[in-house]
Amino acid sequence: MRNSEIAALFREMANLLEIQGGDAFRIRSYEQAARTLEEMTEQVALLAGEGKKLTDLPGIGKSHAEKIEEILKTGTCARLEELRKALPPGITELLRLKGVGPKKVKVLWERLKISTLEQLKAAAEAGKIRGLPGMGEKTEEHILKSLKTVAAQAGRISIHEAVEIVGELGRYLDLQKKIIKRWTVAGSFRRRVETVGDLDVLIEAADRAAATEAIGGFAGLAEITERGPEKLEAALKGGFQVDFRFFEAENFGAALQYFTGSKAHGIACRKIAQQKKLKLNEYGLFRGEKSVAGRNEEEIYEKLGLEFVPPELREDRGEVEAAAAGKLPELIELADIRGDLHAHTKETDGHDTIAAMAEAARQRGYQYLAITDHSQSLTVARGMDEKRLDKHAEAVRKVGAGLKDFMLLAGIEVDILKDGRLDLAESALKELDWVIASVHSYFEQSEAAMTERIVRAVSSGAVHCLGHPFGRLIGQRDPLVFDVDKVFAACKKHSVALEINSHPDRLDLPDVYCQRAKEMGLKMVISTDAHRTLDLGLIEHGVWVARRGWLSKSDVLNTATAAAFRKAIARS
DNA sequence: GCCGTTTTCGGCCCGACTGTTTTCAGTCG
Repeated sequence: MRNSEIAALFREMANLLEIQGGDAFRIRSYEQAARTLEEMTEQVALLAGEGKKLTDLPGIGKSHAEKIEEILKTGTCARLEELRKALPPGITELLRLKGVGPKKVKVLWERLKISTLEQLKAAAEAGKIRGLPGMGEKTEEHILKSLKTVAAQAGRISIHEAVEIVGELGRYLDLQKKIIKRWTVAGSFRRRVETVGDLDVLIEAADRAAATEAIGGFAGLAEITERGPEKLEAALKGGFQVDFRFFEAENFGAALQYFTGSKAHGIACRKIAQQKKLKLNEYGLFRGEKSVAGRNEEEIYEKLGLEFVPPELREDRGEVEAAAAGKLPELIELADIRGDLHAHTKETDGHDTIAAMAEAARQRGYQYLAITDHSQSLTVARGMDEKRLDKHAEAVRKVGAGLKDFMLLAGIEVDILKDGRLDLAESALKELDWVIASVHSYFEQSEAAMTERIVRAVSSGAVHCLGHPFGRLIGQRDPLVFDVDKVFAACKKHSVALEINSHPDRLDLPDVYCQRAKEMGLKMVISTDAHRTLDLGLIEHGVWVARRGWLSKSDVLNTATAAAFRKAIARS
């Protein structure tokens, strides 16, 4: 059983326990265990199989370790079944509704035997919710409204969509300069998490009433759902939620630190504050009543005895300890990227010509670009056979020869076939400057078969880079299942780099695996998989993933100058 | 239920808003 599946069971236990009114700290321990399972890069089944101590994992003690073992053996555990017996399956669905928490779910179940969203809708429409303890007409209205939002919205949006929303909102807020002195987006958006559930916008304004008015004038806004002197909750057209919070200049840094999160990072920081007899909240860092920091984030971290932690690292994955020891990595930046190593043209499924792609890369200030069209078995993309490849490579070299101070690499994205062979003759591939190997078919193979398949491909001697290693499409297709250690070790042995594919639907390698690969001494490349000139701009998404994965400039091959890069990939 | 440079017991982050109350519980971030 996979970590994510076990984690889901722990979350279910946490939710059921919460509805039953269990101890809050115990509930949190189940959630913490789920989080650990979701974020770890090793499969816990493997660790258990090797007899490793699961209690060494953060948030996993004796009791949770036993539950995990039990789940691995039987698919469930006694505690979960016991909880499920007391409450109907699926009742935790109700917790998805805004304004409906464990206490209300409990009342709904005990009084009206409501356990599904459908039943709740019927009861609310029939006016049966009002009159329940702690609930009135407003609660009923809110439930009906929230049911609509849940139905209409899948929930989280991609960071790419979020960037567009922030752009639009930001242009509007900038026009309100006289009223809104400063605004900035905190939350998961600022941490550049791959998907974003809502936006947290911090506002500095002398006249909050006027600022509220101004925000209400934003054309993209559907309605303001909550308004107080400190905060404003709004829904955009399309249902996406944006929270606005007001702060003064002397608190702004503390607010930014607090609302950037993550929750776990914030808790870790507040614990450190406690140890130093300080109190950290969204208004500042306090000794007793006296504020010792708050105007900017830098001074807060400094007073906590920590290096400044870049937002992308704030996930409580070791960054607080590293910051305390002064050992945070110097993260890669967008400006470090000197070339793109994955681009398609009209020859297969791209939209632009070789020359257009090269020119666009040059315009970005790059020193090089690899043209990497598809191979024959990807028929939907009109993939090339050896003959076409030969001609195409020649065309690429010809365009490249006409470019001054720019290196155009003739490459390919070759399919890794079902059995791990490459889709084109190795002799043909070895003529090329840059070879990416990718899985585009048979995603459902067993772990053993998939591992062997990829290991065989990267061991061929013809491959420079493993393209979008996990093959996932966020929210659409699950990642491939293979033995990460074995595949990474094979890549290391054969000097094959791992691609961080910057496409917002992929973001693959995922951040936690960047960290793992780095620890194993592997090199990464950040590429866009561009299918048109405009796509080259997606590179920033890959850089964000790399930053979230603790990568420095030196971990990423395409930060090298053209000359150094060519040397690095030269075939022996 | 977890965890330990004040601890193997007694802690466990902190504040705002809403609705239903008549002083606060529930929910959220």
